[in-house]
Amino acid sequence: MPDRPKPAGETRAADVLHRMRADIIACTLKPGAKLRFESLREMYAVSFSTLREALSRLVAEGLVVAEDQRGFIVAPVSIDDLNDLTYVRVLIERECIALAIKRGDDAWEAAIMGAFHRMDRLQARLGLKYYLSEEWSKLHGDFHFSLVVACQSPNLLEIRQKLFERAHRYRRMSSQFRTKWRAKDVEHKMIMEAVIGRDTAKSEKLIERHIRETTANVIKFAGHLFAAPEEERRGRAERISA
Amino acid sequence: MPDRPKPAGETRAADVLHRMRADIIACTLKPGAKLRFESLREMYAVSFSTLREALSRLVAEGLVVAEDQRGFIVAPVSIDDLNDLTYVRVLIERECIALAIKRGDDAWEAAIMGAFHRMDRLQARLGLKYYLSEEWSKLHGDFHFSLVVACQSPNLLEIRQKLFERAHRYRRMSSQFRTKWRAKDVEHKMIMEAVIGRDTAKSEKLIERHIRETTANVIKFAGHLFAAPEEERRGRAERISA
DNA sequence: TAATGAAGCATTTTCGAAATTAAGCGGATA
DNA sequence: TATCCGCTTAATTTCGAAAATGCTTCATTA
Repeated sequence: MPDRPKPAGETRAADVLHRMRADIIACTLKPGAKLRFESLREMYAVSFSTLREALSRLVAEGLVVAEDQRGFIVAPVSIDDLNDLTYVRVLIERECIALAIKRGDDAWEAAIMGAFHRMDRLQARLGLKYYLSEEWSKLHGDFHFSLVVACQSPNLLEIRQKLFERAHRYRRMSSQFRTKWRAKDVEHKMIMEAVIGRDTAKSEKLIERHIRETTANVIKFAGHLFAAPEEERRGRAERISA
Repeated sequence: MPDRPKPAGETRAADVLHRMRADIIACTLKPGAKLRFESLREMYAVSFSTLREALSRLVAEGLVVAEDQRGFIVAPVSIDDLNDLTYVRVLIERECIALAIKRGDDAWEAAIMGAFHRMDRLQARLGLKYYLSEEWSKLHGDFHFSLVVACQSPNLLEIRQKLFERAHRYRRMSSQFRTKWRAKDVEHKMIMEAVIGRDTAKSEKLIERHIRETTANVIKFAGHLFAAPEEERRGRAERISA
């Protein structure tokens, strides 16, 4: 079963991996941008090999795209990609939830409530702009993970996790341009109650709506960022800033 | 959309990747075996960095497992893993087929028939032991890919491809111990006809049965190879032979 | 003028040695 | 005798230079 939090003893490549992932999600490294080794080497203060290692893993996560013998670029964003991502996420997430409800025990329910509480309290403390907080994002991820962890399918969980992180980048992009904040706490609470109440059909429906509405909001608030066609995207691939 | 055949201009790491993948699938590199850099370096005649690159990618494919700062091992096999793999494959493959039927055009149908014909002809030429042929495996993969390619979901196709390759290792393991050969050609033909006939329900049912029966056969013929518990597996992790 | 090709430059890819870390071993102590 | 600590050995991880590759520019030719 894949652990969500990374083990303590971090290798240097793993550290760079985490920082780069954060930078890609935060759009410090812009979608479509060419990743030149020389620039990255200064940015993260590591060697070529270490960078290559980190980049390889990011390719696996779908956050970086490798073109053989032509280097790496930050995975582009597009409405097509977002829609496809959403489609697959709905499929996977529904299956995870249904299975988790079937297999979860009392400890699982307790963990969900704990995760929700942690997220909810921080949200209350942060006020309106909770959405921008890195820490809240983490707890939000933990909450969603807690819902599905009891499905006990390593493969399903791994696939789900990758998709979730790719989607996270889109969420983050839209959150910066947002003026009104959706009442996510209510949605989350409803999902939690449906899941703990073992109402499979309702849980699936709610999680699907949750995902789709998030996507709709991303397109609404950040759609202008990635509506660009192929040639424009290349133009935007300016050198990254250190 | 992810291309199935690799591009021509191969980097050396990509070449090693392919050879290692083939060796893992063929069990030249045994499940659970520790992958020592020194041995691999001789085996594939490349340097540390190049190996690391290839290994990283294999980790992404789930054929190799990395333990931070403790090196790499060939992904172990087990009945639990096979069952989970089967479960997820059924989910994904059904969705792919259903979607492909909805979106596929005439050219897609033609491509399926072509792929089937190529596979079928080679099978006839090879006779009873077609199952052991590397070339037939390739065409078999192409056929199954042709069925789903029209779903037009890059994410779904990528996930499917990874799972298919992991399953391929199990199929290959069982084929070496098999005495009787399933009449796969009939099954494949039925699937093809259902798909081209745009019968979604039937196609899903057939592909599910195809996958499940293959799994059942793997357990029947090769189950003894990986029923071993944790400590035994470690014992089997002998040094790879050059 | 447009097309072709060769040379130079920028960038990636590969290499093997050096540094770092984990594992195995033996001796000392409770 | 069992346990713990430090040493030795073996393996991985990191490094930056060297080789290989792709891209661009500029001269040459039809």
